[in-house]
Amino acid sequence: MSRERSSRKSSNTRRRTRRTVKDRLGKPTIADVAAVAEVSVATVSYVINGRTNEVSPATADRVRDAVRELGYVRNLAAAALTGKKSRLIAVIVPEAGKRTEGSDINPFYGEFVFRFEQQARKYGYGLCVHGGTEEEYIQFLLERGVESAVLVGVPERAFPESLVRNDVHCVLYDSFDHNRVHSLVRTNEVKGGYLAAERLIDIGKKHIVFAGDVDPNRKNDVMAMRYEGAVKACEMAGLNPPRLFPLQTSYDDGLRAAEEIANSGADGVVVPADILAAGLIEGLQNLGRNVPAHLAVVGYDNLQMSRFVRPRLTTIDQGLQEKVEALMQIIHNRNVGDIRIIDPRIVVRESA
Amino acid sequence: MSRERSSRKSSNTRRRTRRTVKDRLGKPTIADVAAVAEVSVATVSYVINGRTNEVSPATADRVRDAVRELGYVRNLAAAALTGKKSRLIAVIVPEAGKRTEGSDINPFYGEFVFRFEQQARKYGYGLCVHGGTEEEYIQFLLERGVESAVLVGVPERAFPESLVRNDVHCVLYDSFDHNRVHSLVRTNEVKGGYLAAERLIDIGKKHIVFAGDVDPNRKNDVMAMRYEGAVKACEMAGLNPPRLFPLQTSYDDGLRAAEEIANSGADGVVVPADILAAGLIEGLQNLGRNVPAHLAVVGYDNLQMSRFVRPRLTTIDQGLQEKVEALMQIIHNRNVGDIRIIDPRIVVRESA
DNA sequence: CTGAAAGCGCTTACAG
DNA sequence: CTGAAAGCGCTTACAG
Repeated sequence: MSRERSSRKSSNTRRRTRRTVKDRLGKPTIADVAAVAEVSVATVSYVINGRTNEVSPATADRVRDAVRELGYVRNLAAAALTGKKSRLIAVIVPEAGKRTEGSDINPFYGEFVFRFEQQARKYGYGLCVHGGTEEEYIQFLLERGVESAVLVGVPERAFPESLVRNDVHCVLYDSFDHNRVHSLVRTNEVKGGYLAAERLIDIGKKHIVFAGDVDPNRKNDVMAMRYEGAVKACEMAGLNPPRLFPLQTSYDDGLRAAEEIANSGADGVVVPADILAAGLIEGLQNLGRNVPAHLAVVGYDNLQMSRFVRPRLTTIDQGLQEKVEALMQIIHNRNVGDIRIIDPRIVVRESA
Repeated sequence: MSRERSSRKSSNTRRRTRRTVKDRLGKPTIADVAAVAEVSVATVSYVINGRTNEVSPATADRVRDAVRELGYVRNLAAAALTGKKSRLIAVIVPEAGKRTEGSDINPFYGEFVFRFEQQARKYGYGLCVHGGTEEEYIQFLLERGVESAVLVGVPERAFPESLVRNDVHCVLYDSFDHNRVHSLVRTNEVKGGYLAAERLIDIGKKHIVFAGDVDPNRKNDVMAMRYEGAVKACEMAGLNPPRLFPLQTSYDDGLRAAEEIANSGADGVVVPADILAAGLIEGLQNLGRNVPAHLAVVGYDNLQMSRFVRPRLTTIDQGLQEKVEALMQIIHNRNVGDIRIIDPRIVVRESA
C-alpha cells in the first residue's frame, strides 16, 4: 500500500531507508510506520512525541493508524541517543547484600522500591535497581545513561564528581549531605529520635539507651541526628543522655546485643531500625525479659513487620509515601539541590 | 598530544569525527578515546569489547590508557542499537500495587528482587522492575529493549505474542505455563503442599483445611498444585481432602478469615503464603485461639518475616537462592523453553 | 594489525 | 504543514 510513495524516492534513498513491512522480522521502526502512513520519518516522530501542532490532524491520524497497524513501539534507547532524556531512574542501595548479616536484606528496601516504582511509572519513568559497590554503581549509571539516581542510605562523603560531571541527577534518600550540593529527601531525624525517647519517658522509663552506631566524628549523619533527638528529649526530662550501643542495622546484631543491653540497667531503648528492634526483642525474650515492662523498645521505620513482632512494635513512621512522592517531584522537575524533610510521627503499639 | 595524528586526517573527516577533549562538555565518547590513543574508533571498540586478538597488545594498552585518562564509560544504549544485546533484565510483578490490600506489598517481592539483583549484577546485567498492568509492562519491555523478562506470579493465560515476536525472552517465575512454551522456574508446588499437610498430620491434626484461592477450572496453577499436594498427603493418611477457604494473598485477608476458619472445626491449616499466615495467626489470637494447640498453621515461602511472627512460623522454604540462580542461568544462556523445578523443604518452627 | 564507512532507530534544525 | 539530511555513540563487515 505504500509502494506508490516509495517509488517516487530516488533509488539511493530507497535502498538506504526504505523497507516494506515484510522485509522486517524484528520490531517495526519509525521508517516502517512512515512507509505505511506515507509520510516522512520526521512527521512520524512529531506525532509520536505529541508535537501535533507541527502536523495536520489528518496526517496525525494516518500516522496513528499506522502505528496501531504495525504494533509499533518506539525505541527509547535510540531516542535517548539524540539528546532526549532517557527517562530512567535508578535506585541505588549501595552494597545491598552486605547491609545485613547473611543474605537477608532489610525489608525496608523492598517496601521502598515498590512504592517508588508506582510513582516512577505514573510519571513515565523506568526504574532500575542496583546494589553494588560505589565503583560498580557509578559505572552502571553512566553506561546506562541513567537520568536520576536515588541513593538510599549512603554514608556522607565526598561525592563522586563523575556523576555530576556526567549530568546524572543524584537524590540522596535517608542520607546526609554536608555540602548541601545534592538533592535530598529524608525524615526530620532529630524529631524522630526525640519522639522515640519521649515515648519512653512518657511511660515512666528513666534509664534510656540508644542502640545505634553513632560516629562521634560525623555529627550529621542519620544515626547521629536520631541520637541527637533522643538526647534532647532526655535533657528536657532531666535525664542523662542515652548510653550508646553501637550496633549495625540487622536482626542478628539485635539478637546478639540483647544480653548486654539487658544487663546495662536500661529500662528503655531507642532502636533506630525496626529490623534491629525485632532481633533485640527476640533476644530479650530468650533471656526471659519482658518487653515493655522490663525494657521498653521503640523502633524506627514502621515497616509492615512491626505489626508481626510480639509485642507489636511501637515505632517511628518515616512517612514513606510522602517521601516517595517528594522524591518523584524533585526528579521530575529536576530540582537539583532541593531538600525535602518530612516530619515523622510515632505509632504506638505494644513494645513501648 | 593527539594533534599529530589528527592533523594527518583530511579536514573533512576531522570536522566530522575529530574532537579534542576540551571540546566536549559531557561524557567522552569513543571518538575522544580514539583521538587520545591515536587510533581509529574501530580499534577502540575492539579493545573495549575484549576482542583483543584483533589488536596488538601495545595498541590495546594505549587505548586502555586513554580510557582511563578520559574516564570513558561506554554508552550501552548506543551499543545496543547496533545489534548488541541490551543486557537488561526486567522483573515484572504485574500490578504490584494491587497485590495486597492498601499499599503493603508482599515482602516476598522485595526479598526476591534484591536476591536476584545480586545475580544479575554478577553476570553483568542491569535490572529493572515494573509493577504495572499487562499493557503497561509490555510497552515497557519493548520500548526499553529489554532482553529478558522475569514474570513473577502471573496467572496462566495466552501469552502476549508481541513479546515473543519482538524477541524478549520471558521466564515465568512461580507461575504455570500450560503450553510449555516459555522458560519457567518454580518450586515443586505439589511437594510443597504435601510437606505442609504432612507436617500437620504428623503432629496429630485430623481436620485440615487449605486457605487459598484454588480455581477449580485451572488445574495447573500454583495454588492448585499446592492444594493437590495437600490432598495427596491427606489421602495417604486416610483423611478427607482439605476444605478450601478461598483467600487472597494478603495479611488483611488472613485477619478477616480467622473467625470463619476457627469455627470450621479445623485443627490444622495449610496457608500458601507467609504473609497470609501472619494475618491469620493474628486473627486467631484476637479470638483467643491458641496456635498450634487449637489450630496449627503451616505457611509458605519462608520469608524473613516467618521468624518474627509469634508463634514462629512453620513454613515451606521455596529455595529462593537456588531458584534465583537457576533463573540467571536460563537467562544468561538464553535457554528458551527451559524448565527448572526446585524442591522445597519444610522449616519447622512453632506454629505447627 | 588497523581504519574508513555504513548502519542501528531516532530527533531536530533547516528548507521549502 | 511536510520532508531531506545530519547527527547521537556505537559496532561490524570489509579493505588494506
